[in-house]
Parts: sequence; structure tokens; C-alpha cells
Amino acid sequence: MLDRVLVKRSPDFSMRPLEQSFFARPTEMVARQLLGQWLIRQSEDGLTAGVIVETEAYGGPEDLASHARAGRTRRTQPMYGDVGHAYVYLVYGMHECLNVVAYDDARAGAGAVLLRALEPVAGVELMRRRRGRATDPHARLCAGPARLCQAMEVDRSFGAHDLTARERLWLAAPPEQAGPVEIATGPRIGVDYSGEWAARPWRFWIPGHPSVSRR
DNA sequence: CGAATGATACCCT
DNA sequence: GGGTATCATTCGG
Repeated sequence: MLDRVLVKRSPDFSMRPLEQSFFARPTEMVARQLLGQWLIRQSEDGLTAGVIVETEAYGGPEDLASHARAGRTRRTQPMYGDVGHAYVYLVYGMHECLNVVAYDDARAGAGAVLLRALEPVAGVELMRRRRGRATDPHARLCAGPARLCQAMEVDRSFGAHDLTARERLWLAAPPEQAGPVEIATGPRIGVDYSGEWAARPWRFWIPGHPSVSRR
């Protein structure tokens, strides 16, 4: 079951990024379909990449678990902006989190998908260096939204960065379309304050995958 | 299990 | 313009 999901092949980095239209759909649909896609980072130090194995959908102002609930502020501006662009924020005063802006304009005026975990597939040693801890098991290098940002060297300077351009940081479909990926759903993490919104099953992950943040 | 750590939003002046 | 409660987490004891 896992073999179908784990990527054993070297990535072909000439592949086309996901198009902007991919992100112009209901946010939770995009969150589902991002599972199995690639996140690729080209930095001066080298190339790192991973397969997305865990996401969460955050809606517009009506979603009390979403940063967009604050309206259009300087911080949340990207959530209301171009789909397919990045929204990066700081939590707990120390951790960066990477989101892709995604929403269906006819239905919602804002939204983003939080990338919570990757299976590392390229540049693993560089990831380890960036993380600064030699003891991280391979599968745990990007297991969590802040670890992901650390290993991929993503910070708030990527705010509003276009993730559909093949430049520095982008999203792409796998070289060959893998078979249908089994998807588990559940409530989003750490949003208990949001009343009935906390119960929505807007967290998506590949069941049993060793790189998912919570087993 | 709980401390670390600081930007953000929001409610005051 | 200033004070402060609130965090979409992680790591070490």
C-alpha cells in the first residue's frame, strides 16, 4: 500500500509547474489534489524537493479557523490575492508556515492551503544541514509545517511569491501521474478556538505515510 | 508535559 | 501610538 505512494525515482525538474487554474477552485478540493504533488526549491545551496503528503484547507472570512477571518490586513493580504501564490506567516513567534493561495472566486474571496508535510525526495543532505540536527530520521525532515519551511528554506520573504513559475520555489505534478492516492481526512490541527469550524474535516493526508506530522 | 518566543490584531488612549 | 492576549509548533526534560 505504501509502495504505491513512496517515490523511488529521481525527479525530472524540467517538468511544468502546476498552472494557476489548478488553484482557482474550492480550497478543500485543491488541498486534496495537492497530495502527491511536488514542492521544489532551487536555492544557491542546491535543490531540494518533496512530495506533499499532508495539507489543510483554510477558507475565507467566514471560516473562523482561517487567518482570513481578520479581513484583508497587511498580514492576510496574500490570502485575498492571486491564486497559486504563496502565503507565509509566523506562528508562536518562531515558526514559519507555507500556504498556497487557492479559492474559487465565485464562491469565496479568499483561501489558502497549508502545506503540513512532505516526503523528502531530493537534496536530503541539504535539508538536514538546514534543519541543523543530525538525528532527524529521513522521513521526519519535513514532517510538520515549520520543519517543512526550515528544510526547504522558506520564510516570509516568499510572501506572495508565484508558485506557478519555475523559479526558486514552485509546485509541480509528478513526472508520471501516479495511481489514485488514498486520502484520509480529519479536523484541522490547533484550531479548537473556532467553534463549529473546528469540526470540519479539512485536514488531508496519506494514511500510514511515515512523513505525516501526527501518526 | 511545558517552555520558548515574537509578530499580529485589536482595543484602548 | 502603546499595551497585551492570542497563537494553523517544536524540542528537550
